[in-house]
Amino acid sequence: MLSPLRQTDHAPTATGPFGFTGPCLRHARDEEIFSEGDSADYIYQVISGSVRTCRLLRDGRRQIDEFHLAGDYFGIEAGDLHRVTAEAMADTTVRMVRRGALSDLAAQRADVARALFRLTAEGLQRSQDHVLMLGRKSARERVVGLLVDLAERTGAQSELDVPMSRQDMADYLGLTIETVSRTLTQLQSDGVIALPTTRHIVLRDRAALRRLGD
Amino acid sequence: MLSPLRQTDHAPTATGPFGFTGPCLRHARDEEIFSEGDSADYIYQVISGSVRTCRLLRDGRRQIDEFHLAGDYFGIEAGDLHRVTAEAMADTTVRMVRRGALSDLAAQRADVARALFRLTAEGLQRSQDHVLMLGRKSARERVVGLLVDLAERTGAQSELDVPMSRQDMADYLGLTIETVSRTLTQLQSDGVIALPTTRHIVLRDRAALRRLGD
DNA sequence: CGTGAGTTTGAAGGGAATCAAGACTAGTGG
DNA sequence: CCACTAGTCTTGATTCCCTTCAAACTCACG
Repeated sequence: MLSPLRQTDHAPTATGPFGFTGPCLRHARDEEIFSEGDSADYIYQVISGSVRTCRLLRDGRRQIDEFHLAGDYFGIEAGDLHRVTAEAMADTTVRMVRRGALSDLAAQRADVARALFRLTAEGLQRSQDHVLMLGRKSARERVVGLLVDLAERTGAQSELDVPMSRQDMADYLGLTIETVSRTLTQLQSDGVIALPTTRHIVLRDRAALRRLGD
Repeated sequence: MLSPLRQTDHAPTATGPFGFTGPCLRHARDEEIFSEGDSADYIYQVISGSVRTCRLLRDGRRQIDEFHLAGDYFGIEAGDLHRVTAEAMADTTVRMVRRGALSDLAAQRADVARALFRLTAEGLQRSQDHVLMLGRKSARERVVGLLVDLAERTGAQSELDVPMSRQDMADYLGLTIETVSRTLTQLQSDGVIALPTTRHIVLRDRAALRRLGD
């Protein structure tokens, strides 16, 4: 499940997948890249590191919309403003592409317009998978789903380095941090994963995991 | 919340908002328009009636992805196959636009490419709102959110005709039919809505509803 | 006026949340 | 290099919101 929002058919090049380069910017861990309500002047590509996009309710409840890994694009909007906040989950480099320039280029080159559509539609697919997960899956299915998704997207075989905290996992999965922790511990005692350190997870039985993720 | 996936700036015309017409097809209540896994050869616009798009897990759990009302587009995909099933919720007329033709037109006309992008990005926005709702909101907040969204999209003042069954509401909201029913009854005894018939809901206090939907 | 699908209501149970410690772990500075 | 410390994570006990199971009700339709 959860196919990645990435341009997998084009390795990031000097000129970038849209045919021109944008400036690259470094962000320290937990630094904000843009905020909900900011003017959406750029779209972004993760060059290295990883990014979370999230939304906050007035009372502090947080929902992480998506984790963006190296290669992924984020910050694409229909309107003029960003509707989510983007923060670096580790020291991260992002390429910034000016939206106006991209829009102009898309107006001239059909392949660019097509790539932009594809990127957006893939984001929609991932969001739909997320909806299914949050609406109809158990805590265990959600946690397993996230692990399998991360493994697929990073190309990990069985050694998985997770870029996010337990709190981030919880806020992505619509659970609490305690439930995420308990579920991981349970998966470990079931023998399908091992947890040598908090940010490193060994997938010991991928077939079983695929079954549990439903 | 939940801005509609519609072309609000173009009233549906004889030629359609993409500048050309497609054939219109009628579907009876509960009839399938396309199914998960079908080849995505068309995109669709609801002319009259309403449509649900949903996904099914192997064990029968169902998640409704979106309700599509008159004017809305649905069936837009990044890949070659439909990833959801679309069914008419009432007797419904849909316009079918051949995907290949649309893709060709988008390659020639930047305004069409732009409209297609916008439609997709708006669908993504709505899906993100849905994620927030399912991940972090209570049953009451979800039900109120749906009612307010439907009222906004249909332009209803206080008299709201809901096109879907309680089961559909439950499967959209990630709840059970019993919880939806109880929540509506509770909202009625709180005086913020009235339920003269099952498919007709009176919004008696929109300010209170906006607060409760949070 | 029966008949049945859809809906509402009730009672009981369960999965995840909440509340509360305790155990790591990763920095920090001596 | 190694305590010290703050933040993160895990574990435990309890609570609660929603689900499940069950039955009654409503209303459209023959």
